[in-house]
Amino acid sequence: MSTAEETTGGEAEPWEEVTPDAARRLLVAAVEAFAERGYHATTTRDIAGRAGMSPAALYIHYKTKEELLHRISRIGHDKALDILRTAARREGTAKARLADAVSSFVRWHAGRRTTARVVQYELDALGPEARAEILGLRRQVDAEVRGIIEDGVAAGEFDVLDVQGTTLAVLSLCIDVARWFNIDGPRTPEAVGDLYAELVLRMVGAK
Amino acid sequence: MSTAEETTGGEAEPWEEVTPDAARRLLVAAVEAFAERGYHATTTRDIAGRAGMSPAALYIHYKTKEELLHRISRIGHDKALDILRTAARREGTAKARLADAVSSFVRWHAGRRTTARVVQYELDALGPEARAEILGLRRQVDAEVRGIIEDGVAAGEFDVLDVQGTTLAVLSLCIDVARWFNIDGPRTPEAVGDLYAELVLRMVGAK
DNA sequence: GCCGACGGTGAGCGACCGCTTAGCGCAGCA
DNA sequence: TGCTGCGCTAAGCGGTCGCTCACCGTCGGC
Repeated sequence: MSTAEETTGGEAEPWEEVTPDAARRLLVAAVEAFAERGYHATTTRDIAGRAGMSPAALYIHYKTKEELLHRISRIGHDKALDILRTAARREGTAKARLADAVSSFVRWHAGRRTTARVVQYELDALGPEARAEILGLRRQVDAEVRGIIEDGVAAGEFDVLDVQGTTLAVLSLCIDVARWFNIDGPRTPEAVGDLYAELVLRMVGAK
Repeated sequence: MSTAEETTGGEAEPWEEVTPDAARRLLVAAVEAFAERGYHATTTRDIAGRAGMSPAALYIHYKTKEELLHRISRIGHDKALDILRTAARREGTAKARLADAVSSFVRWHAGRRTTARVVQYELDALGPEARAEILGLRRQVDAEVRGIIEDGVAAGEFDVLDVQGTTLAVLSLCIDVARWFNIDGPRTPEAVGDLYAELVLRMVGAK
């Protein structure tokens, strides 16, 4: 899967779009805290403390604790969708595009595990309207992967029984990396990305 | 994958081992609440209310809220391990045993989604000694699946690049069903079990 | 050199948390 | 009938939560 190395999976230092600096520090602190303990187990005092501020400082930049989660989730989903779109819209066979999409998506979930954890597992903590917005982004994520698989089936490259079910399984496999991946463990994000690309190509019966 | 229908995936009404009746009602209420909102977002008042009791009644049967989670997690892991062991120790080819293990394991995660959610996603809410106990059970779960895959490789039935990595991916795929499966959606637990068994056989290159 | 704007702090409000305790109603038994 | 044990409740304790508010230091513009 060496072609997959060309899309980075999001290694560039993120959150640069969050300004001013104090707001970004609070957001990064919130990502770490939410990923470690979960949204509901994290206190606003903990977030502010990690950012080197008093508890009240949080409310100068964010209206509520939930707005922090919403902003994190929105930016994270945008990034994940961007990674998939970049891979899906490249030139090449469906096989190459699917391998590229899976390996870069997995590299992001492993390499930026703290962010991915919050993005993928704390959706239920959002209110109804914020959750609805995020679910719209998730449908777009699903559509990108399904599109590549449909292309492969139409081109005779893939042999798939159930396109939607397989799409769901492929995404599920990639997303769950954020749950089990351990940055101190024996596997690098790149190695997991390559292995998963190979496994997914087998799942779709790539020729 | 019709042979997989023979192991049930845990359809029998569970929690029958929890007595007396009031303790079981509290535990079932806790499973529902933890699955819906997460452990930290669930209050002891909510659990007791769902069981039709006053908040204080909980502490007659359980020392703490965490003991409830521990008991749920322990019983759930025992059940999941039992399902895998039953499939792994049947007669037959590695291919048949792996298909059986995956389909019954997935049926349990889909059909008993509320329990599976708590079991698989609330591990971090346990204290150190309880978590260590549960992690021991998880290593046994991993060993059962890895055992079947190793048998298949040794018998020349499977073509696997990375046995441990593939084991991790197979388990990850099955476990994540508890996150996305919707009991009101278009798929039955049986259908997902059959699809996933087929996908996993492809992942291991079953002949 | 004074001034308003703004990012930040210390103290604390009301609510709600996990959990405890004193006591109540009732079934079983002499 | 009186006593005892037990499952359960009403009330509430100490603590922490998300969040607010009055105030402060700094810094560019005049």
